[in-house]
Amino acid sequence: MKSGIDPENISFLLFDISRLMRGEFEQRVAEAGLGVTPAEARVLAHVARCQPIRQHLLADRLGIARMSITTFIDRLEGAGLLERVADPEDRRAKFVSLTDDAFPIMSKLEDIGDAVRLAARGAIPAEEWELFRKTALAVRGNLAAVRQKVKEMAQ
Amino acid sequence: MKSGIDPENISFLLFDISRLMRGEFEQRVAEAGLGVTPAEARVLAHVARCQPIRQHLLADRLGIARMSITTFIDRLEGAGLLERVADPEDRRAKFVSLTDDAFPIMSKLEDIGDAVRLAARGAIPAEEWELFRKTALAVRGNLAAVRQKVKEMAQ
DNA sequence: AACTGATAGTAAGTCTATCTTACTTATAGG
DNA sequence: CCTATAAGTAAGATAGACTTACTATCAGTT
Repeated sequence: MKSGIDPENISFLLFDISRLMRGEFEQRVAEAGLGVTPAEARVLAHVARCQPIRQHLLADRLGIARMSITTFIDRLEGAGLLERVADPEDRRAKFVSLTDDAFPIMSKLEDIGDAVRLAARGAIPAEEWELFRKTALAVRGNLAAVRQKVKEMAQ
Repeated sequence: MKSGIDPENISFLLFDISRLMRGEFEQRVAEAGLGVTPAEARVLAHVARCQPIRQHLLADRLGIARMSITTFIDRLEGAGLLERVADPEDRRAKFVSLTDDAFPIMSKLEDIGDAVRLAARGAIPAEEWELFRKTALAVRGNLAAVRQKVKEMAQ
């Protein structure tokens, strides 16, 4: 009986939560007729914060590979929510920013995101919820640091 | 400026953590030469708990669709870690259980999982960590309940 | 016994979110 | 001016799901 990986350990739990949240979000987005996935919304949210921003900096911020950001931007540009503008000072580089069409959609996405988080929170008291978020932030920091270390070793 | 989806909100945070944990796990598993993904490990962990178990009950337990469990079991059976046994009392049904070969691999997977969780935890104190897990459990319960409600409505 | 409806599992095909490897073009520093 | 590095992309792969439609079987009702 000692081969017991705990099927309710924190890794699986967080994996489940992420999947369930994503499912909820996607379903509501589909019902509302907006064609944006959670990961795309995440990209939009970061662009909204830092625009205009170069693609590779955006990728770093999101913690994904450059090629992955290219794909996201392709889709979002195709949907008319983002635009690429050449950087006049470096002809290799491009700036990414939101189009005017993005704003109303983002506002609806925000509402949906709020609703999903409300459902996730349920009856959890404010204090515990805030601590949950704070711990999650620390955990992400820990994992990002580990990955960074491995990357540096590789060089 | 009011189109601000918070790019550090709890949804995105949990999404990031899940992705980073998965990446860490996969890399270590690859280095160790075991060919098992985190989601497959999750299936194995549940089978270890409830074996022998019918496929659709396993799917319910994992919170995934029946077709998805079929695919996982196909792969794990192909790798020699699981086996399907016909249920003599219901010729439609099959029981799933671990093979003997699965146990040594699961023990290595357990070690890797522990190491990843240790990295994720970093210097977070035991009390806070335990509360984090407890809250995560409640959150998953909330989200599962919402989904269950929607499913019942659909009938 | 025969009909009808539900259930267990699967085949086929689709989708998102990633990755890696290899390439093009451009810049920047000796 | 050469070389190393950087920004972005093309191509292809992978995991982890989903849906819809099908087959085989079971169980309850005429």
